[in-house]
Amino acid sequence: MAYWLMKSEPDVFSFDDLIAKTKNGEVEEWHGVRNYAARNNMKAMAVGDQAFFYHSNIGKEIVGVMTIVAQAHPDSTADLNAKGEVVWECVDVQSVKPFPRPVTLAEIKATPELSELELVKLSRLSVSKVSETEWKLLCTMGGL
DNA sequence: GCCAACGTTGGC
DNA sequence: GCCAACGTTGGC
Repeated sequence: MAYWLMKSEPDVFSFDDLIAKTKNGEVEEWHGVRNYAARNNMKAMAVGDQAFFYHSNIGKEIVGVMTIVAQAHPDSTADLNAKGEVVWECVDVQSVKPFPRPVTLAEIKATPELSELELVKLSRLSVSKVSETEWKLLCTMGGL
């Protein structure tokens, strides 16, 4: 199993929105990614992988955990390229549980063990990898 | 294939 | 609102 971190602006789509949408078994398409590195990360995801939900711009904190429930598939909100090929893909996710205590970017930056976290090093990447060590530490910091 | 110009993201 | 970092585009 692999671990990931996915960003969303909470005024567009928040973790609470995800909980409301998926609590009854519905899935949420993580559509809208238009960056090759982020897309490649999604294509590398497997069903059962876990991902943090990070609120960018507003809050700037990890607010909860979600799970990948469908492998990458064509993004229905994206146009095809000039050759009619699918370029942009997305995975489907469901919420798992919120952090009892959100972990802020400031806290992450103040933690030496998290200095290599892709969220910090590649700040513009909207879908990034998290190592198992980083995952466990962040869950502890979040009160899980 | 290089690189300058421009656009976008996201933290501050 | 500003700006750094980075991606994309287009001229050569």
